[in-house]
Amino acid sequence: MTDPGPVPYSFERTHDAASVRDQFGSIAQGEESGVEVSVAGRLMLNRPQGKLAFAELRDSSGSIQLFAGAGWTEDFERFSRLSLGDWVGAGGEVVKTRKGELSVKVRSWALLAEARRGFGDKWRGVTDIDTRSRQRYVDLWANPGTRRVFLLRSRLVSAMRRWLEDRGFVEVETPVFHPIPGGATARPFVTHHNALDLDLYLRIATELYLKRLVVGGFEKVFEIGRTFRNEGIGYRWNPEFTMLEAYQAYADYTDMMELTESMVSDLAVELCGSAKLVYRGRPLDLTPPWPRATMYDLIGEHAGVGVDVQMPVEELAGVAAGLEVPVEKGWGPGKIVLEIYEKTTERELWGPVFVCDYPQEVSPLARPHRSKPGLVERFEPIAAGLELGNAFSELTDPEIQRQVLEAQARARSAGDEEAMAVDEDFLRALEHGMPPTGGLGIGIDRLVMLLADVHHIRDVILFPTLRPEQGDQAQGPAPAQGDAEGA
RNA sequence: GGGCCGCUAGCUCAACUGGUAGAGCAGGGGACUUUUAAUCCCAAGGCACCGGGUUCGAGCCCCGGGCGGCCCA
Repeated sequence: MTDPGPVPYSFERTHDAASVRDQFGSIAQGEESGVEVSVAGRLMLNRPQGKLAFAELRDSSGSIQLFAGAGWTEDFERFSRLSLGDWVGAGGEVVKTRKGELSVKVRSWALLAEARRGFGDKWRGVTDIDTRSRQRYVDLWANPGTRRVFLLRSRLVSAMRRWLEDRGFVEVETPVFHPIPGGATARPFVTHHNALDLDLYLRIATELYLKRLVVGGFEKVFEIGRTFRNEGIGYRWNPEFTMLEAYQAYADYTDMMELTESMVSDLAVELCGSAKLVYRGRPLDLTPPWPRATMYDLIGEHAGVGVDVQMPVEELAGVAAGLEVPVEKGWGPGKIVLEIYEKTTERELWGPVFVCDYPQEVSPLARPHRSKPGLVERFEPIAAGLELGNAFSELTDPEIQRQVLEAQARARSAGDEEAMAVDEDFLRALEHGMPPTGGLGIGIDRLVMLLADVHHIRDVILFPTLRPEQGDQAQGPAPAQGDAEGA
């Protein structure tokens, strides 16, 4: 391309593509509106044709055609040489061409930015999933569906906030750096604060801080925030993800089920127009109430075996072996049952369904079930086979909580990196008195997948975690002196 | 971690049983006063992911490594 010359510092536009269509869409073929507008955006097509040129200009609202001609467009020669991807501002009268395409008949125009790299195949765009994830700025232009997904995500978070606020929930922000990782069983990321000379963990959950706030008198509280887990990457997992956690005083887990099903279905109606969705070509009806089933009944139904948390470990291990579910030494009955559930039953579920009543052993922060010994009042909502979240009647008794956490800490020092540690300040908070409380966590990324009918989590995260490209210079800052290699 | 598949021009993809690299689009030059993936003509474009090996000869076969995808534990 020839020297584009200096680019203006600003451009004043009067209309975006959508408002031009709204205002002038009804004029007749070949008609001239007599109204001048100015528009700006990226050229997605340019068809120079001798003394005329037709270009498609796209902005965040949509597309509009630019109609240029040697007789009325300044610097027409240069206009007809504009490339796909160039940013252009143009002013002129709104007309509809003889072929019926609403257009801005370009009188004056300015190149706002030159695209020095191509935008890929005009028809097929860029399909390589790795390129699309790494270079989202390309993906967003080349694949219109991408923009729709992320707009949906934005609206979802906004609508969820409004939904909760309308019901009296207060949004808060709690620390991302945790001196003691807690609130979930997961491996944390570790970092270091130099001035305090202190190792800190990126949060794996917001739970323990939000519960402190319930103790402090926030009766309905929530946080929507980034959470970090140092685990594998897959179609449902990204190392950093966004989670809603909500806590409601005086409520139990059945209240949280009602909250979950009404919130999710209301959001589906607001964002998708219906609670009856299709995911992977399969219908999914989110209309409340959602069925509720215990984990044990579901295992009986899908694995064809009767299990019970009261059964002796050896017997459960035998059942697991019969189902080819590997069991590790040291697992208690609860862990074995959970493993059987995850390996044989979870994947069979479509939902929506609330899977209820988990073993106490694998639920260190949930309150013991009011009538079923060995179990806790906990559920996971499953929809389209995706585990959307986790919720319970919260354990509020400081003595029981201390015993459970100390058992966790023993497992942790025995090498279980996912086990919890004892958080003395959290226990101190409980000792000040925590009312009965229902708690809920919902994975926002998975909810977006569900509503957008997207099947991989990296496609609902703008910049998912990826291995850096080879020769990538953006590998982070050089280590402080004396660090890294050598030594 | 295991299995399978892929990596060829800026993008999307080809090439018989191993014979020395091809198209569309984009980009460059030219024609064209109503295009809609415009059309037509011309020219250009490649360290085939990297490194070894087999062979007269490797995009293709073998080994190692890298990155990615899908499936499984």
